[in-house]
Amino acid sequence: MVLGILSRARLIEDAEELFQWIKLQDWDKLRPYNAMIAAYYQAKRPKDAWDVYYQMLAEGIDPDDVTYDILVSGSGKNGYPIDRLFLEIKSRGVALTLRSYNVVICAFTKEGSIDKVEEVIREMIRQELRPDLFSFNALIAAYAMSRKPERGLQVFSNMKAAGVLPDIVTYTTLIQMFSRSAMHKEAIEMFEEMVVNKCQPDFFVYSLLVSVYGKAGLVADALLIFHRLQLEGHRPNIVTYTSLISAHLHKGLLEESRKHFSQMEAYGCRADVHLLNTMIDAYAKAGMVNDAANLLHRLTAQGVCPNRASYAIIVEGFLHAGHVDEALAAYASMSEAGFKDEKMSSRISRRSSPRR
DNA sequence: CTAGGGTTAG
Repeated sequence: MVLGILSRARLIEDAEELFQWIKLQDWDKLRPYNAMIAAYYQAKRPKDAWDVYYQMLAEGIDPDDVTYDILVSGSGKNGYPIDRLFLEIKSRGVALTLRSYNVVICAFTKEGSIDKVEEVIREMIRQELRPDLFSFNALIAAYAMSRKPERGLQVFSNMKAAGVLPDIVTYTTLIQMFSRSAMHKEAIEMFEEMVVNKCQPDFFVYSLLVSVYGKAGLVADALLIFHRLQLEGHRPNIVTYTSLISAHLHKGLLEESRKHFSQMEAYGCRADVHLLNTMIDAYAKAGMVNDAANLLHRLTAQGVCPNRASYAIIVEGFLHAGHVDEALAAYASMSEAGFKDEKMSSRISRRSSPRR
């Protein structure tokens, strides 16, 4: 238990030290090993997690279903495929619990393998395990991810028919599903259905709604939700501000978006690369490539780490405006930052030395 | 000790 507390508090070194001490004790080591594997995943150190797992096998400690749940969910969260792991678990003859199946479903959802998600659900039903709220929510998330809102909606009615009550996560996932497929009207209607069903919106839902109204072009409503979120005692964070600023940018309200950006900074909320890209993309599309480049410089100086897209937007923006020299300069900073792109480079040079 | 939801662009 203490290992878990230390790892959640991001005190991985203390957790390691405690684990070394526990290993010297004459105790049952299964739970400490499980906790240490989980701790390394929490610390985003999947290799160390696997080392502990192999150590555990070498010590003759039998992993249980929880061990494998931790390995599966940790692998999924760290972007590793879980196919082989899932097969290995089954070949080891570990009895899979409902939770184990749900962990596997979530991991497959994260990697976007909708076919595998469906297959695992069929398999769990064959094992006479009834899909529960978690299973249904994960399945809806899988359809949301693969942009199949009709299928997601079908699952929603199946779950209600199966007597599983939707919760706030179900509604959040459905609203996000519609939003991703640009079905703004349906997203808003789902929010209304959620309220009618006495599901009190929380910070996540409000944050999502700011984005939904923004994408629907309803900036006033986005702002209204933003204020409601604050009125109900939540603190807007970088995600909320990104949605709000993006809502204004979509409508060409550049001055307003700048105002919210300064307000955000005054509020002590630091910009990140998502917001940077959102803003420079809007500036570039409005033909304000210089403003975009200035913002990139300013935020980089503040410690925001631009990615490939940040530079690519600027280079493309200058190219589009016919400013080849600026495009060249921007490409130079892009490769300096370690993002080389041969195709882009040759496209710029073709423009700078036109064929006779 | 283990499972779910929010942001940009494309």
